[in-house]
Amino acid sequence: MVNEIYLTNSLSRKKELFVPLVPGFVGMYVCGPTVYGAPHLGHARPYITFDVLYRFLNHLGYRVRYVRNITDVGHLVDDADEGEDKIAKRARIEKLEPMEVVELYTDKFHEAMRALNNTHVSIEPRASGHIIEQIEMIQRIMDNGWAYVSNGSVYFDVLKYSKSHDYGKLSGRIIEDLIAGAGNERRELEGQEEKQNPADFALWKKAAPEHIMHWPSPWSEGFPGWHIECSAMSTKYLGETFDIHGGGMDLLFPHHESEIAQSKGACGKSPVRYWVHNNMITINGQKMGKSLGNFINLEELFTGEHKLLEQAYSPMTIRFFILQAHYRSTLDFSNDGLKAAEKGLVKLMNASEVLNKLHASEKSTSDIPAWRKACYDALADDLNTAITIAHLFEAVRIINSVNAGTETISANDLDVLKKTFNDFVFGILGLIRETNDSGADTDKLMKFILSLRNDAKSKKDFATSDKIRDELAAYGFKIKDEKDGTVSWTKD
RNA sequence: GGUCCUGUGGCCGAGUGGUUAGGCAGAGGUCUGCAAAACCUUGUACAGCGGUUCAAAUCCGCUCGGGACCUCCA
Repeated sequence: MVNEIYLTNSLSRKKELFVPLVPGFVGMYVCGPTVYGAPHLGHARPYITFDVLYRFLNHLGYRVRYVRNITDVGHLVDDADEGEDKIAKRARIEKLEPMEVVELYTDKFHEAMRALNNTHVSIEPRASGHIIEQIEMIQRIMDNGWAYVSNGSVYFDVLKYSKSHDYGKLSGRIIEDLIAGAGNERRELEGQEEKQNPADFALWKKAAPEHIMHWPSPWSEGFPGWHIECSAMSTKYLGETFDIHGGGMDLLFPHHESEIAQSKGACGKSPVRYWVHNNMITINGQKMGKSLGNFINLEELFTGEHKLLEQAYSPMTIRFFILQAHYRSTLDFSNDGLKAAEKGLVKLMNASEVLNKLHASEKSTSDIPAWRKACYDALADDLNTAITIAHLFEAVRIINSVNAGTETISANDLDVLKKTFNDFVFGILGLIRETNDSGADTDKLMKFILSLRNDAKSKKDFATSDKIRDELAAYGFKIKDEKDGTVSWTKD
């Protein structure tokens, strides 16, 4: 059992040995989706990445509390609708209640997560269900003198805070630049005139009259600022300091930087020990973005209905595709890449079936214990799923070779191989066999048809046997003559 | 404009001072009635230029290309 995991900590930008705050327990918070739109390809990456981290930590014996929020309040929409709540905007377009929209897309998000086999979350708190906690945290920040009220809104005083704290450390930002409003490109944001300083950020926003989602607070009828929900909910469920906070790299600034400031402002201590960030998925080299309009929904990916898609890709193909790259690298979407992943996954799954019928010999021709260690080492080294998968394909080669009789494996090694291979493929990487669930009737029919084909073959009537095989292939049933004389089949 | 990341063979994608990444595709072979699958062999790589070093794809500098953040975003 490997106990030493290294993770790249965005705070230090280095790989660090992971040591949990409390031995044996891990608290992990991952920024969840804003549920005002359909889940897309970009959502797949962080939740698959941190699902694998969660599974691996669990596998190593840690008890992990994994918190992933649902953002269903606040947040500004694009510049055409400055100051308007995103959810409110969608609600008006679709003539739905805001919380109806939230329910709809929360369900869609859950469906997508299930399809991708991101199944385990300990707590999934909603921002709208934690308004009180957020107000309390804002009050603590104010009591400590790090925030001020302006026209019913509350802002975090970044300038004052930065004089005694390292604001900008996580994201590599320099406070002077932020204050100077560096970048002539900076867009005029709504509410800027209420701030004492352009670098300040909102903790509470007073709602405009047309704003649909709002709550009472000591300062105004309004809604929480853009970052406070994560601070309030992570503190509530994981404590003032916890082990791992994950999310996409695009959240580094200002979201996570602000979270740190808020938590320190409220509790006086750093909230997170290991900040872990996954890189973006790009399409034709460019980041997918809601405002860029180039994003692909997961549903579209699964059905193939999108102009960029040449075919449908199954959820496991997406998962495998994402895991073939390291989480800290950008991953460029392409049909060729997805198709290659699809075939590789089939090869891996086929081998897992062959593995179950392997026979042991006196001794092994491959070093199985060394292979096992390599698998653990790869994942423990900053969750390098790409290398882990490369090792799994080495196992595929061994499995197929033993099956073909060109290699042998001892009974003991076979046990280790089975256990480790299954642990990694299914348990840790979280892949599942996507069966086509043909049903018992199909099984019977196939058995009958294949017996006819066998009769034809034994009479050397290859015209008939080939016709059967070709016809079945046209329906998506692939026939395979095994070495031992049996015939197996798969459905596309 | 500021900060940071990145450029690997036909495609995707690891590695980061000396040792095979891996997958997909291509070529040849074994097996097969023919296939499929599997196995074996196999080619074109580290953007360009310069520097450090016994040794660089890997470190440093410059040039060129791509991208991210600075605004909601996974």
